[in-house]
Amino acid sequence: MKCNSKTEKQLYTEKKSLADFKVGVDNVIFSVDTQHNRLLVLLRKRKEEPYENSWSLPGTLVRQGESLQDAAYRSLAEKIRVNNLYLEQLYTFGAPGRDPRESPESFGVRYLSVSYFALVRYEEAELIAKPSVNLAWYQVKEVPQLAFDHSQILEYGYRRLKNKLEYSPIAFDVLPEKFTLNDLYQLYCTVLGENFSDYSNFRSRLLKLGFLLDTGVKVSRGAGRPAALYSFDKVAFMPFKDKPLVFI
Amino acid sequence: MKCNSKTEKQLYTEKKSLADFKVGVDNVIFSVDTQHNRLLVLLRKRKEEPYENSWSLPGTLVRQGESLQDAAYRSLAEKIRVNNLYLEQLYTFGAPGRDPRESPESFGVRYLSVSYFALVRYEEAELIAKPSVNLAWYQVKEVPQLAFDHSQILEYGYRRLKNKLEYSPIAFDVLPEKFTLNDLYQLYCTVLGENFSDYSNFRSRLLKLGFLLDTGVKVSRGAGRPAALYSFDKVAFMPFKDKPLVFI
DNA sequence: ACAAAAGTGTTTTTTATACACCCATGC
DNA sequence: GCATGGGTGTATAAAAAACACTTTTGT
Repeated sequence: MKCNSKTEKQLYTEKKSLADFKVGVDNVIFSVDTQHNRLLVLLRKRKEEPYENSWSLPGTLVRQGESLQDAAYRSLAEKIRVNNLYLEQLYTFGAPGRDPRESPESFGVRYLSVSYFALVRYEEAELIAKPSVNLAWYQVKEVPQLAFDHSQILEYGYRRLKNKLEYSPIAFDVLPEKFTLNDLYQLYCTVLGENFSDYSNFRSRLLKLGFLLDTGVKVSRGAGRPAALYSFDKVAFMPFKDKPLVFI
Repeated sequence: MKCNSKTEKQLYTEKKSLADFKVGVDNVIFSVDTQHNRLLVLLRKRKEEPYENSWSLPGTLVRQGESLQDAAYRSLAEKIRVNNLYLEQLYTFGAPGRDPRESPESFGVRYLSVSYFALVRYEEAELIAKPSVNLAWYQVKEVPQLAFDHSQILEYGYRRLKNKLEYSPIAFDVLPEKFTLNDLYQLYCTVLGENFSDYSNFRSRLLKLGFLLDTGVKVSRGAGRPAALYSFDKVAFMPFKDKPLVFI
């Protein structure tokens, strides 16, 4: 009895001042244009208030019955057609006032952003053209000031990308089924910068790990000796899962 | 004109099915009882539905005008008095149906949990006794099945704790101002397990890094040679910030 | 033949790991 | 003096980094 009444009173006191949230997901979608050695991020020009005409991360609000990851995936799929990608949750930004729509008159409705980080294959990523949405790949180094706190989110995502690349096999989610060791190296170079490792050391380290299969097929790209095509062996990689593994 | 009407229509379509969220924070609060070599996590026994009488992670719902981190901190401060702690965001769990209060009749109100991970100093952490809340330190190895998806959150937090300890100086947030190298070693042992590193190697590796200051003071604990007290030099640590640093 | 790209090997340096041993104190 | 915990050093193995060299192709 006593306990029950206390709980209800407590509930009442708390509920009085609870915030109501709209939850959005914002995607930091990276891709690597290995042809031109460019690390790209997908941006969308806002056509509505707030921050009209500012560039922003593509995102969406979460719908009824939809999981956060589903919302992130839907938002991505609405903007680009892509088969190969890596997607993971990044961070949740929810400081009061991060969205100007949180007006004082709106009785405490808050806008919370669960950000997701994605890496997609550039060569196959096809932007879905719509007159209403203005999408563009931006070089990460050349991104302008973004709407909301999206600059901060992007920076956070960029750090995560570099870490992920060093410690997990996300590169293989975005490379073709068969790739040359140079393809792989170029990807690492573009994301991590030129001087992360010597090619020959990179090469021998990866081959020694034993989860890259030589397919026997060779491919010639212009002048020079033809390169061997490798494939990523998921089974051989299993023992490395959850272990601190360094790719660089 | 055309563009405006399209935007409004779009907004309408979206809004129809948007989810409304209550946002909670759940804290995975760890502490290390070095006396008994135990890694502990703070749990709360639920006195209300749902999951009445189950153990759960302590948490709270986010209030108006309150940031996520503030809510996490408030929830922690309501349960334990502590001066030294490390606190960071862990992950956001928001799958539909994760909270039984999301009844079909509630018109899509969702319960989202932003989890936080904390490490506090066990020796000074004083549980705030209240008849209405049942708090206890549990050994991580002996935690029972928890309410909601809290077992999953705990597991996630435990992984993060181990990683953080290996790569960042969070141990010094929770050790006393002056500590012996053995205090530090015991902390690492308790969290990471006995066989993570030889004491003498641990010792020389850390001292070589140069951010541990010998205070000159010695302390004797029972038998054996007195140990030197060290302090963590934040300034000397600066160059290592943001660099991949291995403590183990 | 020679430039260009792929691939191999070797040397040096640094870091990790495993121990053996010395030092200072309480009892 | 000897058990106990604190602290130092050394020998070996493994990994990282630097770089020289060979191999195979297109032109």
